[in-house]
Amino acid sequence: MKATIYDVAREAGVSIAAVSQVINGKGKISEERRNEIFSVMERLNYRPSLIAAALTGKSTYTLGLLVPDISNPFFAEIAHAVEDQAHQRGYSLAICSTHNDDERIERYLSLLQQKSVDGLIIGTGMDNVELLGPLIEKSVPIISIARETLSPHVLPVLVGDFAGGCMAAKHLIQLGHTRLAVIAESLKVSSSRERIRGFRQTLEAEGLNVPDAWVLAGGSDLLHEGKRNAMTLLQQTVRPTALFCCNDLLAIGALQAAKELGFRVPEDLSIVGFDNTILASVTDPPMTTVAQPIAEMGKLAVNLLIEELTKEGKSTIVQRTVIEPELVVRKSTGTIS
Amino acid sequence: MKATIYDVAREAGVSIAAVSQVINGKGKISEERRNEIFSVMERLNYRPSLIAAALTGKSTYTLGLLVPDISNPFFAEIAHAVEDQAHQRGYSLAICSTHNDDERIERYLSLLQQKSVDGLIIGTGMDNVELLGPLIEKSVPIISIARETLSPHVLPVLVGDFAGGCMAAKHLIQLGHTRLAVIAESLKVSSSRERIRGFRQTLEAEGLNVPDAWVLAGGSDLLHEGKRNAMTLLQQTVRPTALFCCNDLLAIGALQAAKELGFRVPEDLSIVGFDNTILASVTDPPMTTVAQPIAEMGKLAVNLLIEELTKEGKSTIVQRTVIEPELVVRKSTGTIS
DNA sequence: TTGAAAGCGCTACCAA
DNA sequence: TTGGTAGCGCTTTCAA
Repeated sequence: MKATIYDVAREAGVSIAAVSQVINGKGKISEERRNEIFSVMERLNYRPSLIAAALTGKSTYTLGLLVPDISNPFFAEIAHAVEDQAHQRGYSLAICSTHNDDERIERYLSLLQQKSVDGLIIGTGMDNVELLGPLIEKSVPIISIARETLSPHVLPVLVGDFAGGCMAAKHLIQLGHTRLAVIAESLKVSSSRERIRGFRQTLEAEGLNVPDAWVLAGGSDLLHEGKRNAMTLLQQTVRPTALFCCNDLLAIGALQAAKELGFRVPEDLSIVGFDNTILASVTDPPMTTVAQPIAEMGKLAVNLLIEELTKEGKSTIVQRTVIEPELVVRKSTGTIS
Repeated sequence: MKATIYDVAREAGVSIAAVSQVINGKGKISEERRNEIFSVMERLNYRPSLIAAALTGKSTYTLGLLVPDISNPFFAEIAHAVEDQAHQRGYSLAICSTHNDDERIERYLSLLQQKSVDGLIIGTGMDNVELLGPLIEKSVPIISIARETLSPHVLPVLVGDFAGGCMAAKHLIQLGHTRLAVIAESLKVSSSRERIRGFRQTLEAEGLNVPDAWVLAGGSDLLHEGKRNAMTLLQQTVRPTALFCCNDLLAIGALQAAKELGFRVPEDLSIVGFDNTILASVTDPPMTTVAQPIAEMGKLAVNLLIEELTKEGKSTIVQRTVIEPELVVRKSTGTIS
């Protein structure tokens, strides 16, 4: 059977309180006793139960992470970054794929609540912000990552979506493109909207513009959707010479469409993605894309969260953290030929 | 503050025992009381604490999943499959990226133990099987996924690696290749060895063989390593016309090398990968690869695990579960020109 | 410096 | 059917 604090105390001939103090490095225990107790713990292979500790009010050292789909490379990389930093700080992670399904979100939220996670990082869209209510009431700190904040109680850690859109536009303008189109995931996603806004605004400053008919969005199977939308765009008699896709998966779909229709990339068509996941480096040609600093974002989100949950009651100033993206130029963009 | 079972009992004018029974659907409670209690729980927004429940000996409904690196698409897909099924069955998942680092593995194992996870799924390599000792002693059921079993107490759920190697070989033979080479991750990984064994054995049955010098392995940055090793192979005066790579990442690296050296794929060189992650469908040309049935494996692993942990003491017959892989032929393989 | 004891929220057994 | 109550393993005063 699993050894308990009682076993250790008995073996060492002390009270459980003494053992507890030793475990937590608190109180005053003589060097002698302390070593004695340590060696008994060792001998019994004793591991304090975090469950029992949590019950007495201590934290659970567990963080929850909600993402739409962990098998999507972007979120896998987010999860990786978050887990890394959490581990670093002594926390472990419960990862939940929501499939963007409100029911599932609700179940997970309830579950995480029942497990008394210390904090929550949300990287999934949520149509129904109300779902966070119970958590917020219990003052579980929440951070949203790569998403606009969901409620005033949720601090966001974001990439500069607007700036990213600008970068993409600037790059394409420099290459001489004048007929540009946009493929987005869903206009319900704030980050998509911001990217597009940045893109368009930069173009307009140069006297260019993207006709509304050339902003295509929607779909859930991103790869497929990107391909389909690119097909539509490229089969028009007057077609764009450059595509700005709001994420890598869409960009890859567009790339496939271009090839299928016989367009060369980048000679006939330039494509810019967003995210800079591993996928972007693997396509042919490798994809020019706006890089999200995923590792930093994950790290920051965790640090902010832990800071929040360790500070005593003092409500923090709500602050937005925005990290600037970076354009990674590879081979999917070029001058018009 | 969070409502407890006491609050509910008080509000409803019953004992906590009654409430507990209602929560767990046990005992005999009159329809009337039951509804009364339910409505109070609703009103108070009461969520039973899983922590307290776990402390009294019930299970935690948490499973641990150990993988080398969640940002690797293969493991991300495994995690996704496992999580999906776990969620289905009412369990949640603590995901741990081990980086194949024994120290980290040990920390995680100890942590999961302290959190009293109900079961463990291991998808990471472990040099030091001893680390599992404490878990096994506490009879925490363990399943290894996509890995050879680590100990007699660990049931494996595997893909038919040997068969997968055979398939790759057969396919390449049919295309007329006679000079074949292999790029592997690490020969320490049993699945790599099996894949190679299947590959070689099938070739030998046809009177062909792979010289030892053409079996290259090692490295941790898989993409880079695949490229490097392919470079070596392709720059020899007598070079292979076909490459069998033990996973998709390596295959992609090889593909990049081929292109860099000016070889056309598949006209000058055929490449077969393994895993069939999303990466394989995104390269150009799309990669022919041996598909691991990741979704099934994940599902099976979870089901087996839950079966194991819900059965009362009766030790199960140790069994190996092997799921057959499938060759997905895309465009990276062709007849020699 | 040490130990006794009161919980933490819930389950389960035993009486009523 | 119901309720009283003894733990589960640990933390944390409060006395000694």
